[in-house]
Amino acid sequence: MKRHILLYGLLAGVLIVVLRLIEYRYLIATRSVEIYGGLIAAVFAALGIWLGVTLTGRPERVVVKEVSVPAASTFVADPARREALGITKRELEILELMAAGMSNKEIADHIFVSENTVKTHASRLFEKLGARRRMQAINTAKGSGLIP
Amino acid sequence: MKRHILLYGLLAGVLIVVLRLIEYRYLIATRSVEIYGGLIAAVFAALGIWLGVTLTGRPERVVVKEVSVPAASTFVADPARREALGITKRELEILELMAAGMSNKEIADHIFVSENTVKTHASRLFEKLGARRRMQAINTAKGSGLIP
DNA sequence: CCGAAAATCATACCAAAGGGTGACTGTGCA
DNA sequence: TGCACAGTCACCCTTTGGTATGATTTTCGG
Repeated sequence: MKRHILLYGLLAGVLIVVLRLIEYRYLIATRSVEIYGGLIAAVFAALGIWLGVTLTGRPERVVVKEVSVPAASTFVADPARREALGITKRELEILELMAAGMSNKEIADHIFVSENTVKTHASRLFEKLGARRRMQAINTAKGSGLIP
Repeated sequence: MKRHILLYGLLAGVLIVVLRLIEYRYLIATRSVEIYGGLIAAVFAALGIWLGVTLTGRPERVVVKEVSVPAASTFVADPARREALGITKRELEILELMAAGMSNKEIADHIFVSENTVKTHASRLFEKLGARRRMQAINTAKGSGLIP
């Protein structure tokens, strides 16, 4: 961007010089040397800049730096994916605890509800995920990016 | 590198012009306009090039391209890790099928053994992995790099 | 404020998982 | 040859998981 600004500025300068040359054409006879010199200076400065920019301008070097980006650490739960499957926040919570290897009873104690409630959530979860077992539910949930 | 060669070449040209100017100093009186013009041209061309090079010369841009290096695809089952835990090949086989979300019955049908056999393997597996449930076994196995 | 969705809980039932024990058969190694 | 070990299988029992149904309360948007 900087380059463009510079070039446009210089073009404007050249234009002004040209305009002044035309406007004060009658001065050529009396002050031809100054005008001639200025014109040459402007033209060659522009030429020099053009040369400097085009001939020495290096192509952008793209250094591909392979960075191992662990998918787990960059994981962010996005509600869109969750709601696309019609899974509620609470159900997702239970899903995560199930994925952590907790039993229904442990989950129940962890979130302060009864085991029956956990079972109900789990059942709905399996239905929505098309799974018939814990493991399948967790696998498909991972495949859908629902959990890390 | 190209830029340096160009600069040196132009400097040499300017030097030649200056030398010629000094050498043929006596011509100033008669051909002052041409010499003056040439000098201005050379100086401003050099100035332009310098401007073009220094002001618009882009620094080398390092583009960090984050390439997701999937650790899962590069996973290779190494027997050392397996034997360190005293887990047999057959047990690992069952572990993998369990991780795929298969039930004991499905695993049994898959490897052509009875469900009881699968249960026995599973029990030994849980004991060796210090797990009390399928999920825990799979989680610890993943943590140990036993399975992807 | 009202109704739908979500969350909660219970009860009953059946399937699956897991623990424990014992037994039989290859395979390989001392 | 005999022993250790992996693999196989069976039986029994308990725990956990999953389904079905019904009900109550909470929450939230129109």
